[in-house]
Amino acid sequence: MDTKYQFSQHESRLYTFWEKKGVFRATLSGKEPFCIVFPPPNANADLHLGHAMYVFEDIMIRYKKLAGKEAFWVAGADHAGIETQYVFEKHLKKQGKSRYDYPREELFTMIWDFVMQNRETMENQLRKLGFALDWEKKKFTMDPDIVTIVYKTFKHMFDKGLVYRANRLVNYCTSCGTSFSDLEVVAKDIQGKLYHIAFPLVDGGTITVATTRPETFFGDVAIMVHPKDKRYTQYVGKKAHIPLTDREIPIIADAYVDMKFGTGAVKVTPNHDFNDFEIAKKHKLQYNSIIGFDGKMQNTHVVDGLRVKKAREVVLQKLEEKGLLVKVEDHDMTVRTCYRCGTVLEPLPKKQWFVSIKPLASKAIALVETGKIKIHPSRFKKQLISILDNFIDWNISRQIVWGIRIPAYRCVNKSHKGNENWFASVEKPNKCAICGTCAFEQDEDTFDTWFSSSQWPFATLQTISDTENDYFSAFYPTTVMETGYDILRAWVARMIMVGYFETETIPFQHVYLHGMVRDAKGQKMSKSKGNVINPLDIIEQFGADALRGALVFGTKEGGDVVLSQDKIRAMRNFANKIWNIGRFIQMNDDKRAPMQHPKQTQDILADLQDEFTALEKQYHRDHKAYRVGKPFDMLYEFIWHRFADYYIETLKEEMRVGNAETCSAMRRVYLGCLKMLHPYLPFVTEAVWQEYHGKETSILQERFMC
RNA sequence: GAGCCUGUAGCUCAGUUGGCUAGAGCGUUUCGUUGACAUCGAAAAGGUCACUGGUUCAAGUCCAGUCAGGCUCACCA
Repeated sequence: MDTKYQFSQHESRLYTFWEKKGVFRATLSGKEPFCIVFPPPNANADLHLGHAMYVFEDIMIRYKKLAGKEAFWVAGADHAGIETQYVFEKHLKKQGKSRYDYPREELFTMIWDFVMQNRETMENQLRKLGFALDWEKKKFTMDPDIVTIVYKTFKHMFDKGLVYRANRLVNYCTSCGTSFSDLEVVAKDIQGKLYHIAFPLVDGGTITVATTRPETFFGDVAIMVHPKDKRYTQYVGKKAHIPLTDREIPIIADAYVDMKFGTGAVKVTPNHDFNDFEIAKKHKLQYNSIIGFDGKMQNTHVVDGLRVKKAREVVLQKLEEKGLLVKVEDHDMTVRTCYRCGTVLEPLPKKQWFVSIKPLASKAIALVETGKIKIHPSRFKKQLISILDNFIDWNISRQIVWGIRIPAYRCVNKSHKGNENWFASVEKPNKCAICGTCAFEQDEDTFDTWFSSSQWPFATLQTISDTENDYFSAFYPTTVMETGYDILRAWVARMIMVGYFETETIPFQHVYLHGMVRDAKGQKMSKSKGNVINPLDIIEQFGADALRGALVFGTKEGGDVVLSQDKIRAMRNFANKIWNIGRFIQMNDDKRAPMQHPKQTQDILADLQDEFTALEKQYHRDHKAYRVGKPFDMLYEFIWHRFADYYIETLKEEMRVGNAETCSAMRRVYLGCLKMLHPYLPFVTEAVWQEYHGKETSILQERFMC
């Protein structure tokens, strides 16, 4: 054995060996199943530390394999709709092109090829982490059989009235060219302004309205005051002119208005403000949109064709000239921005598909509350319930090409009314399902990525199965869903709702959440701060085990992980220590001389055995309780500071002369430690194991003695 | 505004159901070691466990409050 553990000489060799040997392969053995569906990474980018955190899954999977269970870690990748299209459009931009330069099919094919390339890169990067994924059964969210399942789910929902089409205000990004659900909106605090604008009354005089968005008054349908506001009682029922135009709007009263804010008089712009939309509906007031999906003004006859920001400047200037701009004050406010590109989102009215959440959420809440689905750590249980409680109807339509096209078809036969001309179909229809004519067209939109993701646990297992091999029955409900706490809302909550809807059982028994990776100072990593650590660099420099160890050592379940170079180096040293302990035992083990040893030694060996047995017990107890990180800390402490620093140092002479009893006792404890350590540091443990047992053996073929 | 979390050694963090002189990594000081490992070993310094009060034979650990910081959600035009 080398004097040092040379990780670079072992890691890729061992991974290839594992794959060839099939130790990651799950079979229908009938043994007790343990299944984790891997959160499918986006197939559009390189590995980052967020992915490395899935090491907790690898630990569970490898532990269960060693515990003799049939452990199945389902590999997959996500098409990541908007994310991917956004990345791809940036590529196009570099070539001076845009998505509008290509017909739909061509653009789709281009992105498909792009994704397939990236996907392979990503998968190879995951291999570097040592993940024991069953690659032979890997799935992709746009595999045809997965798509069919997504279609079926949509149809079921459609048939049960759980998806509906509605004209609503949606969060629309005029830069990305698509709408989003409320979860993809990022609120940003800004220093804005509150403009006081005088609206001329038809009967003479003016009424002053306070607004943060002066440019939108072209779309107003009313001015609204509080019914009890004495300042304005006389105006209610009268009419005012929209400035710069001759359009007249009524002055109405509604208790929604806060008398203390601004001037107590509010303009109502239904097509461009969520609250106003509701109010206008209540008062049955309507007007055209004055902002288009391209982010430009329309229907104003004053600033048409201008972008919103420019339009505001022009409008303010014109108001100023007419003496209608009464006052401008600073005003702290929050704007909704696109999580993807940061553009301020426009609320715009659009016909979209929505999922009715209430019926789904109430079932999901029951599953969590009754403990059918257990949450680790438990503090996230409350959070999950409150998330489900407050879930609003889910907009699943996206106006992008890269995604699963919504299998909704509209009959163009004019005899159908309203929404009754829509039908859903899993197979591509050749005639209208409503009236039997051939005149229909498919919705242009694609699904929100999370719509397919929410079906991932059952969609993967169902499509992996065939008539002879029923992995679905064997492994569903899956055992654990492990992911970052940041996607509890976007993913976990939805998987429970949709999973239960479609399979009438829970998608997983346990939810295990891990934290976010932070830098040495506890700060979030971000490109702008320049503190991003690339996991591939670390693996290159210190080895995968060092990275894995650093992510697990000294962290508690669900807590954020502080990653520093020091910690990584310390873990590299630990791997080396393990190697060298093995080396020392190995080199003396050969001598094996039966001989008497002093009573003192026997006592020490007995102590060692006691300590080791206690450690083993605690180790398995922690794993049972989903305390996945802690056993590693204990092993570190035991192996280094007890086993090496104390026991080996004390018994060193006897080992050197090759006392058989001592040597075999040390060897036994050491190998036991390797097994327990293997889920955490798979490479170094396997490398040593092979030094002892031969290059064709794997520690994963061993079993715990418990 | 609502909810959640955190506050332990110079720094970053562990500390399961309350129980022996409070731990780790890195850093600091001293010493050692050239046949397991310098990616090493021995030893040391360093903490009123944010503060206050309470429960208890016993509290870093439970309860209440205060202060400080963080995260998430919802927000008045």
